[in-house]
Formats: sequence, structure tokens, C-alpha cells
Amino acid sequence: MNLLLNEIKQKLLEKGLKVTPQRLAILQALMTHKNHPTAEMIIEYIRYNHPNIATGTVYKILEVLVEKELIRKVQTEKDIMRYDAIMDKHHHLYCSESERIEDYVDSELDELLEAYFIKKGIPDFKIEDIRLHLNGKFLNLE
Amino acid sequence: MNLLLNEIKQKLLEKGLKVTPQRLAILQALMTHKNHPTAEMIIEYIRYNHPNIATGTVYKILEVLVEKELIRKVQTEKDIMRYDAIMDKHHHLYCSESERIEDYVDSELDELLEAYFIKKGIPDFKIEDIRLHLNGKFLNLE
DNA sequence: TTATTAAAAGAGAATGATTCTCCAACAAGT
DNA sequence: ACTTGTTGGAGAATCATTCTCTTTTAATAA
Ligand SMILES: [Mn+2]
Ligand SMILES: [Mn+2]
Ligand SMILES: [Zn+2]
Ligand SMILES: [Zn+2]
Repeated sequence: MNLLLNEIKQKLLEKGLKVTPQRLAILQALMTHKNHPTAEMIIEYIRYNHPNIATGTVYKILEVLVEKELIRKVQTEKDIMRYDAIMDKHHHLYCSESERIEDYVDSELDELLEAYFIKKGIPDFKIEDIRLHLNGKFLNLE
Repeated sequence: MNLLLNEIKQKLLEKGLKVTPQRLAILQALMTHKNHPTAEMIIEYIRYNHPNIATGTVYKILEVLVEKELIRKVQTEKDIMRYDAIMDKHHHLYCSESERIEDYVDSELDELLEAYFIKKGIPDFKIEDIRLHLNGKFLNLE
């Protein structure tokens, strides 16, 4: 049986969530499409194999998955939320002339920043997580 | 006459925008309240001295001011936009247990990051701007 | 396997921040 | 003061998201 699906089932069970076809489909969609899709994009993709899924259900599931830390919300300046199934520490490249958002993984940078803030703390603030928003232009097509 | 208001008038004129009481009020509100307010918060504040301003007008003005780069949008995970009149380079401290967002200015860090990315570029991406989202807890009241 | 039941999904209405439309008011230059 | 393109006001419309209520179902026990 599908290896990814088994991995996803495991994750749901670990978080005490029931395994349902809808949840599997959404998590699978998010793990397959690493382009930080919107709820609408996820719905469109899922409906191909799962024509009956309700819009509200998708939003509810996304909300639960964020709460349980199986996915993350990705912030934008638009009134549309985007989602990310990659939970390993990473930053984002934001295109300044399109909606494209790509992952940026750089553990050397993470270490540099961690060292910097350990030395030079922020008064009255305890850092839990540092995320960079790198705005700019992609030089390749997509 | 009010010094801040004159400064604001100047900024509007430089951008080719007509100077109106509504625009002055909104920019003044944003420059006075550095807490990254929502449109609703701005409206509430402005209505005290300016009871007739229309909700849609505030949204339209905020949009124009963002376009003309007199203010910025501040991204959050909520379906409510927040605004910032401080255009000098700075990062944001996000409280993980409330909606509080504070500025973080650190030119030493900016230089460090600039040097880092000049040395180690990102393939196929031209960086225009780097913003850190520092998530954590504030240790003081507010 | 079947029965039980709390959790989850479906359908569609409701919400609420934001946008739009259309007309009246007005800022800025003549 | 006059003219004109720009801007503001009022309220409807939009639309992503949330809510409510009912039906279905996954997981557990008998
Ligand atoms: Mn919304
Ligand atoms: Mn919206
Ligand atoms: Zn990502
Ligand atoms: Zn700020």
C-alpha cells in the first residue's frame, strides 16, 4: 500500500486524530504540492479523486492540522491563507511580482542567527522561533 | 501649526497625492499608534475627532498609502490586516500568546545578514528585502 | 461481526473583513 | 470664483472563512 499514506496515518494517530479519507487526502495533497497552496487550491486538487468533499470540511481539517502542528500557515499580504506541510525549519522566498513562495533551507544561517541572538539577546523577549521572509525576484521560470 | 501634520502633508505631496483631512487623520493615527493597528482600530481612533469618515474610505486610503509606500502591511496568521507607518528597515517581534507585535531595529544584524547573503547567494533568486519574524514571548507587561 | 458512540463530514446559511459602485463633495490649479 | 479630475460617503456586494445542524463514520467494545 502507498507508503506516503501510511506515514500520514501514523502522524494522525500520533496526534490523537481519527484517520479519515478527507484528512488523508488533504495531508497528501499538501505533502505532494509543496507550493504553499491555498484552501481553494487544495479543494480543487482533492475533488478530482474525492468529488464530494465539502468546502467547510477542508477548512475545518486545515484548522485542526495547524492546531496539532502537522501543518503550518504561511503568511502573505493577501486575504487568502496558504498552507505548508513541511515542518522542518525553513524560511521562505517571496516573489515581489507574483504569488510564488518557495522554501529556503539553510542550517548554516540558522546557526549563525542562533549564535547571534544568544550573544545579543532582545530585552524582555524570549525568542522561540525565527523565520526569514526573503522578498525578491526569481530568476528562473516556474 | 502641528509639526507632524506638516511632515505628513509633505509626504503626501511628494507622492502626488492630494492632501485631505481623511488622509491626514489616517497617517497621523498610524504615526502616533506604533502598535501595528488594524483598519478597525484606526477607524475607531479617527472617529473620535472625525465622526463622519466612512469605513470604505479608510480601507481605500490604506490601500493607496501602501501602494505609494508611505505605509506597509504587517502579515499575521489572522484574517485581519495590520498596518505600519514606520518605513525604516526593521523586523517584528510576534507574541506567541497574544496579538502583540513590536518593532525590532538592529542594524548590526542587518549588516550581518547582508554580508552573509552577499557571500552565499541564493541560486536563481535576487534578494530585495529581508524581514525577520521573531516569534516568542514578551517578558514585560503592555 | 455487530453494536455503540463520540468524533467527524456534509450542506448550506451566516459572518465579517474588505472591496465595489455610484453619486456628491472637494482640493488644487486656472 | 470656476473647472475638473480626484477623493470621500453610503451602502450593497464579495468572498474567504466560520458556524449550525444533521447525518455519517471511525474506532472501540461486546
Ligand atoms: Mn476575510
Ligand atoms: Mn475576506
Ligand atoms: Zn514552506
Ligand atoms: Zn513595525
